[in-house]
Amino acid sequence: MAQRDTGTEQLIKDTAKQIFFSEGKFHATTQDIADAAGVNRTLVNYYFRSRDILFEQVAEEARAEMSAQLESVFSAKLEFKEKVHRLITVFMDQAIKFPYREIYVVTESKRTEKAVPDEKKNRIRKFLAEVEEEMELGRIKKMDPRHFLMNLFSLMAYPLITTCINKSLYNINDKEYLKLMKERKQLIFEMIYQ
Amino acid sequence: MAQRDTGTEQLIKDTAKQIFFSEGKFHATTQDIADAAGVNRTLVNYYFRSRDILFEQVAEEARAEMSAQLESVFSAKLEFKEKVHRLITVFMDQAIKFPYREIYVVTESKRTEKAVPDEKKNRIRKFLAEVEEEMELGRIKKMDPRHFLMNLFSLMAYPLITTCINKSLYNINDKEYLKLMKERKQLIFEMIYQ
DNA sequence: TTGGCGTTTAACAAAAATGTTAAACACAAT
DNA sequence: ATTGTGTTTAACATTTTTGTTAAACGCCAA
Repeated sequence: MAQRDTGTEQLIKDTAKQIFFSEGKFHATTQDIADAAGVNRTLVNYYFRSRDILFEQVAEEARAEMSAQLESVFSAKLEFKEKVHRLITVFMDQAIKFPYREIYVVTESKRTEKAVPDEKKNRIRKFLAEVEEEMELGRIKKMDPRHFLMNLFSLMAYPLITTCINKSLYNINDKEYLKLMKERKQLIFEMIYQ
Repeated sequence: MAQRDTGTEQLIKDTAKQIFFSEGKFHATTQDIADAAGVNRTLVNYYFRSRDILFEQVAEEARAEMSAQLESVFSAKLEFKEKVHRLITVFMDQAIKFPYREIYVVTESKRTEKAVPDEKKNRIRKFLAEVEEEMELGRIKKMDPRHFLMNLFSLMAYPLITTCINKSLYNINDKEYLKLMKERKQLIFEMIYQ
């Protein structure tokens, strides 16, 4: 079979991701996405049958990407401290690229009533145990380890969601904001690890 | 004139706020809002002329509410430490009620190209100066005061945006999650103020 | 009670977004 | 060159969402 694969299917998905995850335009229509991709809107239906299927597929791939990214860090054979360091690097780099990805997944999961699979729960549970161990060893401040995780992800994710407000509020341009966000990697690590 | 005022206009706005800010259903249509409010959809047009005007008005009021709330704390005649404490109380209580309010404002401001007014910028600048002073006095860790603010708001806001994920991830119900969020008030204060 | 006025409703119209179809296109293999 | 197959396009159809209008309703005051 001559699977020609002009890359259009991937282009549409990538464009949708760009619009949703990077630009945060959650109201985008299939026409908006097709225009941004420079293709005929009908191709959305040709490749994905329906708008909802495209959107859900985009959400599903986002879940998989985020999951793989965390898995790669959590399962690494590293000291806990080093794991946290790598987590911050990996997560922040992604968050800089796709600040709205998690929000998209949250709101999309809400619509489709998607629950977190046991596999991910177990992975987190394992990491929480590691956090607790580190607390026992007196290396990080004692607290409910769930708070520890929430703190960590909050510090990484939120400033990128609110980029446009902050840029306006502090009168800084994209380049300066990017610098600020890169600074945060070290700052968050110190804050968590003191 | 007999201004009858049946409260319907307010009801529609409150319902829209509930749906957008509390439930995070950003895709809601005017029909969805009318249904939730238990009124005829035409009333949306009667009172607000168009969907866009309602949505923008809701966003504008959200901006005003958030602004007033911060203003009340920032302008209070209090020690810096006490200000931070009150800020956390006030902001967290609001964030528990309306976790998605800021996100709504961010995405809506993006569509309407709304910039932060000078008044708010100045207010923040003043508070940043107070932060710096407190750092000089050695009461909080020295850092770019903008990071200090971003840290503070991140820790307060993000866990509430991701409520549905966290509840599923940690297998906890609404009541337990609320308890966890209330715990955060103290925890964040300690984290910021060490 | 009745006329006026703000409110509500239903029926209709218009616009926007999505989905379908058949034909045109383009490339590779025969 | 021709055939087959995957891709793209345009025209059309359908559905969804939004906006408009006129009539009905209900309360209050004259």
